[in-house]
Order: sequence, then C-alpha cells, then structure tokens
Amino acid sequence: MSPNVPSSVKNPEKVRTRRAQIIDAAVALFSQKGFHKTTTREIARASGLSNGAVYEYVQSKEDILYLVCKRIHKSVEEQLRLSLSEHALGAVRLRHAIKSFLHVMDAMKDDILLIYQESKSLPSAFLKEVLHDEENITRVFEQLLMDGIEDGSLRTAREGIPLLAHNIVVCGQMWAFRRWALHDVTFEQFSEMQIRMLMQACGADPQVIHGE
Amino acid sequence: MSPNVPSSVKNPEKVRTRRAQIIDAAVALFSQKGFHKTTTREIARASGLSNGAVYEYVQSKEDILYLVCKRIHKSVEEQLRLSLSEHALGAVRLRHAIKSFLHVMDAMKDDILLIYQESKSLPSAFLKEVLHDEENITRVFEQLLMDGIEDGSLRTAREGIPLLAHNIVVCGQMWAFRRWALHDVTFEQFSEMQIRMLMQACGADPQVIHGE
Amino acid sequence: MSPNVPSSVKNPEKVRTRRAQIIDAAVALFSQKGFHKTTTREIARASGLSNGAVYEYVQSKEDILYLVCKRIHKSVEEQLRLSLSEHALGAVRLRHAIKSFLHVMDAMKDDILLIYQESKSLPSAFLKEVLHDEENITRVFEQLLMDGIEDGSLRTAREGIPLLAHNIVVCGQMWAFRRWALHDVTFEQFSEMQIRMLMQACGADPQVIHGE
Amino acid sequence: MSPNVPSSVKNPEKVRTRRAQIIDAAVALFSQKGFHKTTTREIARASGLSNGAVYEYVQSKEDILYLVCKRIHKSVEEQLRLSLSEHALGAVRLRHAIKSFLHVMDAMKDDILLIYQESKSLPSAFLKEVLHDEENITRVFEQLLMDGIEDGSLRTAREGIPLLAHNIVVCGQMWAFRRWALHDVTFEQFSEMQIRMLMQACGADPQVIHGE
DNA sequence: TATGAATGAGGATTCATTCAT
DNA sequence: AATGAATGAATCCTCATTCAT
Repeated sequence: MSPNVPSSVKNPEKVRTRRAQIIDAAVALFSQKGFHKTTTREIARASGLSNGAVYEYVQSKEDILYLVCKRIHKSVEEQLRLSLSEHALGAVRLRHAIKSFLHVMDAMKDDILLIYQESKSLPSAFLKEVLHDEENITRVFEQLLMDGIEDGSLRTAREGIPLLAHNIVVCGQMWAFRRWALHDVTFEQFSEMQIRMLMQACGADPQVIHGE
Repeated sequence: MSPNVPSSVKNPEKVRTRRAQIIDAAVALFSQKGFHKTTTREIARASGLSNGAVYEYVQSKEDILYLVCKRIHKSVEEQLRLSLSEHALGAVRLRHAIKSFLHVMDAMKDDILLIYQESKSLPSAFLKEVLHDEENITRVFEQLLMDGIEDGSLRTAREGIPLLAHNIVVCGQMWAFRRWALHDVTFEQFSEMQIRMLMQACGADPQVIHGE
Repeated sequence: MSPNVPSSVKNPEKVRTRRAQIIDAAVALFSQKGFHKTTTREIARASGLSNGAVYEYVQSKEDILYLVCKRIHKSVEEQLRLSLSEHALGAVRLRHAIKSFLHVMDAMKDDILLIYQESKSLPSAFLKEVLHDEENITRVFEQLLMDGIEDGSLRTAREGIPLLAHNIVVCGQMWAFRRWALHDVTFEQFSEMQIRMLMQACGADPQVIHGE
Repeated sequence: MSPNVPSSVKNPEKVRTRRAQIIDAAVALFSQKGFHKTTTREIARASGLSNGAVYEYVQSKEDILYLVCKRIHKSVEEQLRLSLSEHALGAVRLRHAIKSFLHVMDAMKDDILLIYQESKSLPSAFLKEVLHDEENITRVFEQLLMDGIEDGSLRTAREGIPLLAHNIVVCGQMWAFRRWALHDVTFEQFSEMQIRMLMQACGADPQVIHGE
C-alpha cells in the first residue's frame, strides 16, 4: 500500500533506531536550510553515522525526505486522535478536536512548514502517500462533522462537509506557514477567533461556539 | 525600499523587454519543475537569450525568482484593485472584493502555487519584499473591513481585522495550493461557500452574506 | 546511422580540436591504466581542459571510450586503404595488403590492445558500431579474396572467404594482444611466416606465397 | 612459484568447498556483467556466503578473479590432456589434439572470453601466472609439433614451432572472442577449415590434413 | 550588447574492505 | 568460522557564473 523504503540492513530494531537518528537530523537540517541546500554529508554527520551508513538505511536523499514527512504526519495524527473527547454532542467534540489540533499545529509549527515547503520534492509515489496521510487527518474532522449533523448539534448541509473539514485543517496549518504575517496575534487570540469562525460556519449553537 | 535587481544594461526599455522574456520563461519552468530543478541554461534557451545575456539583465538565479514573484504579485494586486466596486456599503464592497479575489486566484493558480513552494529559496531581503507585497494585498481587505465596520454594515471587533483579512487571503490561496485535495469541489461551490463563511465571520447581514 | 556523440558546443571546428585533445589524452590513459581505473579528472587534466569543459564535448565517460575506439578504427582503415596496391593479380594485391595490415597493427599495437580489452565497456549501441567498423576492415580482405578467386590467382572455395578474411584480421590483431607470448619472435619473422601461412590457406601460387 | 591466495580459514577442505562456491558465483557474474561491474556483495549473495565470509577465503576482489582464471585454465588443460591420442604419427596426434582443443574452446566459450576481457585487471603477479598457464597449453602443441617433425610426419622448420603453436591456440580462442563476427559459420565448418589451414601450415601430408 | 565556451566547486552515491560480535 | 553493519575514500557529473571575443 504505502511505498516502502528499502534498507539493506536486516535487523529491524537497528533499522528503527538508525532511521530515527537520520530522521531527527534531517528534520532539523531541512527546517533550517531546506531540502536542497542540505547535503547528505550533513545529515550523516548530524545523525552520527558515516556517509556510507546512511545509505544502508535509505536509498536516496528523497527517501529521507519521505521518512521525515511520514514521521511528522504520524505524530500529528497520533496526537490528534489521542486528544479526541468523549462528549455526547458532536459539536462539542468537534470544537474540542479543533482546539487540540490547533495546539498540535502550534507545537509542530516547524515540521508543518517543512512539509509545506519541501514535499513537492518528493518522487510522485511518495508525494501521493504523503497527501494521503494528510487526507486521513482531514477525515477525522469529516467524521466529527458528520456526527454533529446526525445528532443535530451542527446545522449545516452534508455536501459542505469536505470543504469545512479542509477549512479546519488549513486553518491549523496556516498558523505554521503564515507565522511571518501573524506575528502580532498571540496563539490564544488566534485559537479563539478561528474556533469561533469555524464553529459558526459549521452551524453550531452559540453556546457551543463560545465554549459552553 | 524594495531591493533593486541591478542590470549591466543601461537602456531601460531593453531591460524591460528582456526581463519580460526571462520572467515568462522562468514562470513556466519554475511551475513545471520547480526552482531548483530548473537550470539557468534552460531559462536562457526558453527565453531566447544566450547564457551570458541572461546575466546582463540579472545577477543570479535568485534574482530571477524574485522578479517572478514580483510580477505575480503585481498582477494579482492590479487585478484586485481594478475590480474594486463603488457600492455604498462596505460589506457589499467587501463581498465583491472577495469574489473577485477568488477569481483572480483561480486564474493564477499555478503562479500562486509557485510562490508558495519556491519563495523560501529567496535571499532574505527579497523574501521580505515578497512578503511585503503579500501584506499589501491583505491590506486591501483590512481597509474594506474597516470601512464596513465604520459604516455599520459589518458587526465585528476592530481587533479581529488583521486575522479576518488573513483568512480571506489564505482562503483564496488555498484554492491554489490545496487543489489536489479539492478536486471534487467546483470553483463555483468553493467560491459561494467560502464567501458565505467569511462574510458571516465578518458580521455581515444575512442579505449581504447571501449576495442581496 | 552511426550513433552520434552530442556536444553542447556548437562551433564544429572547436568540437573537432577539443575532442582531439580529449581523445589523445584518453588513448594514453586508457592504454596505461585501463578504462575503469582512469578518472574523468585525469582525462581533463591530461587534455588541458577543465573538468567541466570535457563535459561540453562529451556526455559521459563512455562517450570518450567510443570516440577513442572510433578514431583508432578510422586510422587503421585509412592506413590500410591507402596502402592498397594496383597490381594486376588479386593474389599479389592480397599479399601486399596483408603485409601492410600487419605493419599497421604493429604500429598501433597499443591501440588495438585497448580496443580488445575495453570495448566491452561500451554501451551496446556504441559497441555495435565499433564492431561494425571492424567488419569494414574485414571486408577489405574479403574483396581482395574475391578478386583473386575471380582472376584465378587464388584457388579456394568462395564459401571460405569470410573465415579466411577473419583469419587475416585476427592474425594481425594477435600481434598486438599476444605480444607477451610472442616476445621471442621479431616482427619480421612473424610477418613473413604468417603471410606464408595465410597465402597458402588462400590457395595462392608458391611464387606469390613467397613474394615472387 | 604460482602465487598463493591466502585464506584465514585453516581447514583446507572447507577452503576448497567455499572457494568453489565463490568461484562458481563469480564466473557467472563476471561473464555476465564484467569484473568491474560485479560487486563483492553480489558475489557473496550468489555464492551463499555473507559479505564477511568471502573475505575469510580471499583477500581481495582481485583474488577472486585470479581464482576464476586459474580454474578455467585448469579445466581447459585437463580436458585437453585427457583427450590426447596415442596414435603412432605425430601429425595425426596433432590433428586430433587441435580438434579436441577446438571442442573444448567451444564448450568453454564464455570462460575464454572472460579471461580475454578481464585478465588485464589482475595484479601483475597474478597476471603473469595466468599467462604462464596459457603458455602451458601452448606447450602441449609445441611438443606435438616437435614429435611430428621428429617422426617426419610434419615437414616444417623447428624455428617456426612457437608461432605455429600460438596460431593453434589463438585459433581456438578466436572461436570464443570473435563469436559476434562468426555467427554465420557453424562450429563444424569452422573446425574443419581451421584444422585444414593449420595442418597445412605445419607441413602435414594431404591425407593427414584431410583426416586420413 | 551579445555570445557561448570555460570554469571548478560541489554533491549524491557506491563499494571494497574491516571489525565487533 | 560466520555475520552483517559500518566505514569513508573515491568518482562521475552538474550547473551557476564568468569572461574573452
């Protein structure tokens, strides 16, 4: 399904730890200097491996970018799913999820920006997979919207769901990739206002919009 | 103020036409293959100039990227300003402006995506200027918001203006950079729904929200 | 027909002289150290060009090997054709040609050995062409054999012509690639004995076999 | 005398079997892709050993090439010696030997070609030894020529013996390394014609030349 | 102004060999 | 005796930029 990154090293435990080193180093370097301006030598040095060793765990520089993107998305999704609440009302659960998502986006600003700026350098099979990961995140919100519509806590048309979900996701990412333009706004302000706008767009009740 | 791109050619008319050739070629190539994978030779060939001639009108590859970004923003801003209406109500003028803006974004999808993906490769002085250009676009909407609040056609807090303006701009750009995810939504649907959400967030009257 | 080696330099005169430099350097280096152990840097340095300049005239290291093989074969064929005599009898003309050919092989020992040892490193399209060049040399002898049979000065079956021609060619090349084993034999001895054997195999008259 | 290939493994039986595995794998790979394009990893995998294990039985990649050449020559020589006849006349024994030799060359085409193309990559001490092995094969024919001269069944000068023997050997190898050029000739034709030419050159009686 | 040949630093990747386990 | 992970030097090729003409 999702394209594999082959490693010539067989021991899976080793592969896991070494790749973690590589990814850690690469995330930092790609964030700082961009994918193209980062050399594989720098990645090797920064990850504590030799030039050659890197290529035991990865087949190309692009593989590294892919692993980096994968890990970032995995982390986002995990954090998001972990934070989902159990409240009875869909609208409340949605509000909660948006809030959590914005926090995750804030915590992972640099990583999100990295994906925005560098994923276009991925070979198309990899790119497809990365976009697919993103869709999975969107789908979390689509589900919550559905729930809210079903239980009556959200009053909006079903057809609008995909776009609403997208708006939520982009809204979160925007905190990362528009940082330069939002420097006067604190995260608290941003979070509060955006939640209000989004919940209103979703047709939530005023009490829910304003957080009870 | 805005950093100059020096040219060793003196005749300003020549500089203008030659740079136009270079920019035309570069826009197409950067859109297609990205900044890093496009070579200056390719730009030279595609623009009908010799390798050396390009460097008579530009000092580096990054200069070209800068000129490209500049031209795109100039075009966006021009089209946007040309389309501003004269209606008495600020809210109506805003609605109109958003609609026009979305059309411009649709027409310039590729160019907007280009700026999103490649502007990080600009030297910081250039990047600053490009971001500044973007702010100018945002400012158009800030002014309209202000007008609407002043004339009472928009009921929202003054402090929210910058973020609302940003939301409008990002909303338009999103049509370009999230194309892959929005393939099921037609531009008409997108435009209508987003305008509604944004106008609602701005505190417009229902009639205005729905276009009279 | 014969595969081209593209050059990014347009001026054909320049291409000719620069490639000559490259080929000269490469022949010497390939002969000395072999194709694989010769680096492109060495070729560049030895030919008086910069690393990059070499790649203006050639697209890969294998292109260089191809040009080298081409030039060697061209030289062999030219020398061979120049030396063809006008004697009335085909057998005499053949004898003369073999003798000349052996002299050429002696003069070009190193080059012939080079082709023998390195041509397998050519991409197949190139290899085919190089083998084709060799066939052209063989064909010279096939024609002479034919002539001799026709005018009655050679008494042998037509069907044997291809193999006889091959024997002649291999016989000459052998002087190059079996040098190590023939060190006790002078070129004069070699030449005389081989000519005798070959002419006898072709069914020449004793006088012709022994050179009148 | 003949240079040793040291092994860090002591058990000679083990060394023999493991090296056999290595050589088998290497012969196939070298024939297919050439010495330089074959990696030691490939040899390890194909021989069922680990990367490291190969180096317990061999000290370098070139050692492997040497062992490969050795084994090929050993096989050629064995087959040749086994086929030597007991006929009273030297000329007949020679004819028989040539015929057998050609058959061996036909059976071992690929291996012979391998030696021709790759032996130049041997370190000089190894190369010398490989050439020496070849001389031993030549010497078989020298002896037969001597015998024939002595018993009067061959009428040729003693001084010509070395070159005649070489001609015989090259003639056989030619069937391997000129395959591409001889594709129209069947082995039977080739064999018959070459034997005739060679026996004639050796001064055999017509009956012997034509096989009684 | 324009040309296009020349430069040369730089970078991804490979692979024979070693060595800790 | 065997494994397979690690090493790091070595190599081909690219390409932004310069400069003689």
